[in-house]
Amino acid sequence: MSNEETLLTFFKALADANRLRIVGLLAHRPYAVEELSEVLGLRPSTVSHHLSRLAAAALVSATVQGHYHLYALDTSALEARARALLSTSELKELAEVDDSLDPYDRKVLQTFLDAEGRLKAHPMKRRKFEVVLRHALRTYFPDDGPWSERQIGERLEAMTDDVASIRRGFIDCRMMTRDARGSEYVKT
Amino acid sequence: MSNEETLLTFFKALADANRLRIVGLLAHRPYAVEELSEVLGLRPSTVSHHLSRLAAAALVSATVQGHYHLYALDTSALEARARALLSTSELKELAEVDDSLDPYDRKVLQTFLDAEGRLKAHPMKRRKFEVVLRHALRTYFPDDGPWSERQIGERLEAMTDDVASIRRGFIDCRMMTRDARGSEYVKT
DNA sequence: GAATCATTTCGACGAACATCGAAATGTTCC
DNA sequence: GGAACATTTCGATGTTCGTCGAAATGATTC
Repeated sequence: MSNEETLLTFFKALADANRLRIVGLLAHRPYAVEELSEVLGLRPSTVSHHLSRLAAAALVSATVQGHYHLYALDTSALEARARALLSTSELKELAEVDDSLDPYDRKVLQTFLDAEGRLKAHPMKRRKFEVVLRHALRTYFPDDGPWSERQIGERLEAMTDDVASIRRGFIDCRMMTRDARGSEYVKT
Repeated sequence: MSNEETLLTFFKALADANRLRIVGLLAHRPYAVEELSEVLGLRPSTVSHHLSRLAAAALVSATVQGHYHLYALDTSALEARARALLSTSELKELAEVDDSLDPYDRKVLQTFLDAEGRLKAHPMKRRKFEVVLRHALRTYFPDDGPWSERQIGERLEAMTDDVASIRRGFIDCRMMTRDARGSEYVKT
């Protein structure tokens, strides 16, 4: 079971009022199924079901003693989970960010760029257009410049035929600025 | 909202795969609803629903910025919850043990004792009978003894007419023992 | 003010699940 | 081996809830 799945079963195991009460009772001492059934006002079969869910999350464990099964709380499992929540680094792993790119940016680029990295279509939404702009700037202008309008065009031809829109976007989004004479571009 | 309820809404908020992914994404940076919708492959209305559940658990908060609402993770809320799980004392509060008596014992005594503390019926189940025995010993024999069989009977008359069954139970469950001559009883 | 855009709310549908009763499994005692 | 007991499994039922599409709300721009 993956890390994400175990965390999910953990939360699902505790996402029920009666199961929370069971955990609270087991925090005091081990209980048999019938005892819990009495205290909670639930049928033994129902309690057994709840215990099996808690056991699936490794929160409780049963020891067979004569007629009954004594269920005990595994506090170490609880502490391990709690520590995982305390570190945001653990949390970040929930979103599989395998490379350095933002998941949203990656999704957008995957939609609008083909295998060769050329623009398949022009994003209508402003936010997605900005993603494309950031990608173009990062990919084709790694140096500091400045570049002439002709150089800008030559580099952008690698990704689109409509170089003017991208170049204009650079200016509009303040990713580039022109010098006083308007003939040279630099990153801001 | 009571402590138990807040803990329940907390776990319910995280007991969903997509909501866990949302938390993972928000652990990196704030997101708008539409962005989450793209990354998760869910409808904006669905994402909004998930965010409202996370907000109800005080796990996320939104700041309105122009057209969109930026949702951010409240890590302090997460840490507070995690710390609560680390201390078993917090956990024990889940089972409302207002007095010193075990919840199961209390339930059994409530069933078999009337308002004056007299036995309404004889428990058939062995475990419940033992609860009654412990209660009788604690209540009517706080001192160390020894007591004669007559004294035992006089004390037990306060709670039942069938003193012999209780006295025999004390011996069977090894809560009392007779001396060599069999005429005096002491607690074990 | 009208139009556009992001978000939320509402109503509906389907899946997951808590709960029960009955039957099955396993264990102890005679 | 059989009777008694605690627990589990199974099938059924009602509820909760995740998901969607459509409509409503709020905010921004022209």
